[in-house]
Amino acid sequence: MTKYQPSQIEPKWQKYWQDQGTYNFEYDSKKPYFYNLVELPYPSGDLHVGHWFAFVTPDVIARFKRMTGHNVFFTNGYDAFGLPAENAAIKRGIHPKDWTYANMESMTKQFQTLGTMIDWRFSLATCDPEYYKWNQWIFLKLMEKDLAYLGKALSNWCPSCQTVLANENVDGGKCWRCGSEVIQKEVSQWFYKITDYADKLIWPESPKVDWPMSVRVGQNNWIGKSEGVEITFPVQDSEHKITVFTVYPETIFGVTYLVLAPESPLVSELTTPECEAAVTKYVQEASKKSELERKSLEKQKTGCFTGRYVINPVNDQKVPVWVSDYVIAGYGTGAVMGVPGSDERDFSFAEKYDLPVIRVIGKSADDLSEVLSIEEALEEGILVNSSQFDGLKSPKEARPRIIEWLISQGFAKSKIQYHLHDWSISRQRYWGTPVPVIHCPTDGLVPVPEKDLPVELPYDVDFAPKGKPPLASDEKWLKVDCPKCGGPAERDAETLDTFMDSSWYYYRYLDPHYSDGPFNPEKVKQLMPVSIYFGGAEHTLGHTLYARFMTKFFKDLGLVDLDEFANKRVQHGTVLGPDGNKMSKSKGNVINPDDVVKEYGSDTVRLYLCFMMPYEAVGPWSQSAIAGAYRFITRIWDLSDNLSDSLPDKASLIKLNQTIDKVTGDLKSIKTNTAIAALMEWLNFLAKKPKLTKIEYKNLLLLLAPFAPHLTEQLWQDHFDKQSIHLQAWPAVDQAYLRDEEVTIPISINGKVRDSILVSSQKTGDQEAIEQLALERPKIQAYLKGQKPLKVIYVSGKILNLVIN
RNA sequence: GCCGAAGUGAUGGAAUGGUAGACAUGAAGGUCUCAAAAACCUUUGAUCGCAAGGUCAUGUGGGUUCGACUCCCACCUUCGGCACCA
Repeated sequence: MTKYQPSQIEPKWQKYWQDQGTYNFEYDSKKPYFYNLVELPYPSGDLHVGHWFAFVTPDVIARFKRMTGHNVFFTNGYDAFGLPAENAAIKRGIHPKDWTYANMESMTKQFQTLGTMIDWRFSLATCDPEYYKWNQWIFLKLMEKDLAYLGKALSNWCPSCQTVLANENVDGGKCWRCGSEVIQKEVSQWFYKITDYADKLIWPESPKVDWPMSVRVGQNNWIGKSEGVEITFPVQDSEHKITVFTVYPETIFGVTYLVLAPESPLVSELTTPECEAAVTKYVQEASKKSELERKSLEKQKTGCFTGRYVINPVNDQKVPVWVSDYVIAGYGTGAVMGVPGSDERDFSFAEKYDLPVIRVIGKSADDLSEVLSIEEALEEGILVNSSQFDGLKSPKEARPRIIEWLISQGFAKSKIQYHLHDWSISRQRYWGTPVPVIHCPTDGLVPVPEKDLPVELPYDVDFAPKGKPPLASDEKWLKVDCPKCGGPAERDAETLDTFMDSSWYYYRYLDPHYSDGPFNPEKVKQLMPVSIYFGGAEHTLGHTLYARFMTKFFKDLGLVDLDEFANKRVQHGTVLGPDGNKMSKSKGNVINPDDVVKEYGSDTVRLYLCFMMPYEAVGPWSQSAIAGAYRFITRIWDLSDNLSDSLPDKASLIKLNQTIDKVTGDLKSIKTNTAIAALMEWLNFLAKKPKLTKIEYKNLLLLLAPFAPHLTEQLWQDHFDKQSIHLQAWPAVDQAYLRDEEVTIPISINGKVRDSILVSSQKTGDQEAIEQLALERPKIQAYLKGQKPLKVIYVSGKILNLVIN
């Protein structure tokens, strides 16, 4: 008997598959296509078992699909632009490009030791000019359709470094490099008008594609369509007006104050001289808080009176105007009406600043004085204190009536508001796709002509921020002739968000060197949509929404004929360190796959990763549990010494077919952990027998092949066939051998199991006979004490329940 | 705060209305060995009992049902996301 030594067989088969082209994908429509896609990883350089966890299950599914007769397309690339490369450059003086390419090379090598069927011939890196040329092309198309524009938005700004900071580089409100206090500053940047697609991006109740409910609900909430009205309040002693958005216009008579966002331009215009000092101070303080902080500090709302009043148009009441950071400038009009009688947040604000509270929704028509609690008020009630609208049911009757009236009086107009805002697409960074726009003093914004694409990223630039984007430091690159007038002009020095890169790469995969467009439409017709898109739950709101947007835009351009890019979305969890914490270098709990592979071989690592928990779960790596996976594999290996040519007996055939059935079903629903448990159970059954038949062993290897490709290839070619096991067909279930010959039927009394009987599986449908058998049992008789059961419930083949008093 | 997901033995987990704890890890005992490791065998939710057997048990509290980890209501805790990390 030879000993199982993965280090000897694994590299050998990896080379064999490579040489034979075992996993080479060919466009050939004889079999149905299956496009297996995993989110392309960022080449951070520290590939850890988490990456493997994300990729192993998709690889198992890809192999399973292949064996069940599909032509599977499975490749992988790199999301290679981004901040970490630039951080490394700033911290350690390595050029982002060199750092990124070195990481991609080492990660690809590590990936290959995993033994996946990824066809690397279709790989791509988003930092390759051949790729980002088409990023720029898409940008120009969006610009052409008025869907890309230069606007303004608040960003983290370090006053000392004179640069915009990513959220990640803001550490407790301080700049990660110099420690200065970070403020919110309005900077100009490019946007995509994703809001034009808001309605198209809303998921219908029952979509045609299979995406998790959590994603659909999450995205719909994120898009946050709400229908309401904009109400205009004239400012007292001023020409100004303040417009607020509300979905609860029926509470208009309960307005006791108005709030402006600190960033609203109206703040400085309206604040009276006596309040100016306090308001200015307040606005400054607010600029130090992030949006999330502002939304979080629910209990400690702060604000400042501007000294100004508006007139509530419905009743001519004087209403004070406040500034508070719980109002966000970017949402709605940047101003809200305060209705403390019907909104908890407004109520706590009013309480704190001693503002009046008017209840406008009461409990019943008989007693208009009795008001509802705030939570109940917006659900259902009767309008009170609302002039001619008193007594109307709220919101059903009151809302439409009040809206109609407000509009007819010219106080308001109806408005659909989205929570989603336009996609900020440009970054003041170096390592990204240059924005293909030229700023000309005479012609303004001039798109770079298509023939001049790509606008290549220059290599030698100064990354140290000094008030302008790094690219602006390369004068030679920056200065160009305007394509329109030929006069002196400058390139846009910003780069595109990396979410742009990752929003359409799966089209490019299909023919990554295609040169007549961003992707090859013929191949897209054949392979798209993606069959399963595997990826992280953290992309629910960002990446997958952007990718859907891109597909809808391509459809409008006539480039594709798809509504959604992926038929199915599966989200994976995370592998934590052995200590239960997130793996991180600083905690020293990172498991490097190279080390585990050296000790156990990659088949064991693959098997363990598939077995440890469901794909969607989050859980710790266990150094001892992986030994169990290794034990399982060596037991399979050792069994090969004891094979017989005889035929399996009936009980063995039943177990064999039940296992095929279970593993097949589990793989169809992507439950690798229970599929492996079924294989282990079968192995425990087989190990008890003196001899193992070849038929059983053959099927065992086939079922195990997706999980442990190297081991099964070795054993297959040693014992059965010189053609690769990965080119074999998946075992079929023989329905004749699925049911056990005898089944145990539990007997319960009042729902508690007290006994059980063994029945031939033919007879499970015969309730009378089973009931008879059950009543004959002495244990059951003891419970019945001679009485007849009040009621008998029999679930065929499952349980017999007797109800007694 | 808002949105989403999850809470089951010592541990990872299984069971989506029908015998809770499959499978694995760990632990305890045993076989083999001069010894150890490996391997193999047995036991392993708690509790009462000599045993037969009983009682309790799936985050907490209620409810629906002949029967609830599973469905409904309320609450608690943990995790993920919240727009410049990818």
